[in-house]
Amino acid sequence: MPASCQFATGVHLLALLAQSPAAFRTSNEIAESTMTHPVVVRRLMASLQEAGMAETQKGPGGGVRLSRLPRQITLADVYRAVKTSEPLHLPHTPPNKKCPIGQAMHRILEDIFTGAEEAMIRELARTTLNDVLENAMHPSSSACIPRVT
Amino acid sequence: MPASCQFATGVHLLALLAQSPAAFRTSNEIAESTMTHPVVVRRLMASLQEAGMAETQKGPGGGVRLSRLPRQITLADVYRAVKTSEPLHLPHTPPNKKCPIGQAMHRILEDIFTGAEEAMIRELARTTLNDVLENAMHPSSSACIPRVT
DNA sequence: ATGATACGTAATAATGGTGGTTACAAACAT
DNA sequence: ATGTTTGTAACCACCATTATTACGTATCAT
Repeated sequence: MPASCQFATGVHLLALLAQSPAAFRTSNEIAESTMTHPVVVRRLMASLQEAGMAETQKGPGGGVRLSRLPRQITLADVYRAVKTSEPLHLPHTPPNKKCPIGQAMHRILEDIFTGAEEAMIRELARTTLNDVLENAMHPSSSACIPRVT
Repeated sequence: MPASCQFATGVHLLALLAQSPAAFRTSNEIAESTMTHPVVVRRLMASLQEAGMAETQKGPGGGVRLSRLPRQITLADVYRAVKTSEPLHLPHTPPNKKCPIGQAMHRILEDIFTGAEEAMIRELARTTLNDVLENAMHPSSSACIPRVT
């Protein structure tokens, strides 16, 4: 895959944890459901933990569980916690030094990229993990995802 | 570079063309300013042309120029014209067939991705190519980019 | 007509990010 | 103590993207 799918995987992981909020699930169990590798799960969990969405317990009987209620976790939180790259990118090679347009372009595009990403985050903030879980459990109720307010 | 920088390059190209709206510029000239390859410029121009933003003229004295006024081209137009991949991605490997959450996840995430991208596009639609050019020429006037209405 | 210029595009190579995997250390329950 | 589970570094394989080459096509000047 081209860009990162960590956001998708992160939402998936959290939805699995939200099914049994009090219980610890091992990274092996979760990796089996998401068809990924336990280390990938643990890597993502490290980010989610740092953001205060999950907590881990080592040793037998341990694993991972949510540390907040599913309704208190928005997809914007997940996005920010696990994102590793920007949705829009500047070119690798810097512009020609002699071109005044090129010189200004970098700064202008960064502003635009920031605004665009913020708009995306605002949209993601409208959906909570609880909305996702409910939609997953009762898909027939509505074609659209429930949203906050 | 990880993901595509075509949007950034596309805006840059159009801004260069907007400097002299009536004149044809060659892909070599433009490639020199943007520090990329003439073929890359022509590839992008093909997309911009298809979207009705630019027109080309072969042969001596030919090249590329805008086919619309800079104020009639929004960054959302550019984004849609040159985009080759989505800002958010599903995982490569499908989820475990036995996991009901995984089965629903794909559909739910696609809805969420669509909404997020649409929000980003709405934000991009607020800036025109003319705004970008003015900001590039008079950077001191304001730190932020002028926006439509 | 002829030649020079410039776009159009297919094919290939080079680059670099991303996820998968292995390996091993650290922590914890029993 | 022992076995289980997370934490993390290191490395590998894969794949998307850009750069580059090559060649065809259209257009203009002469």
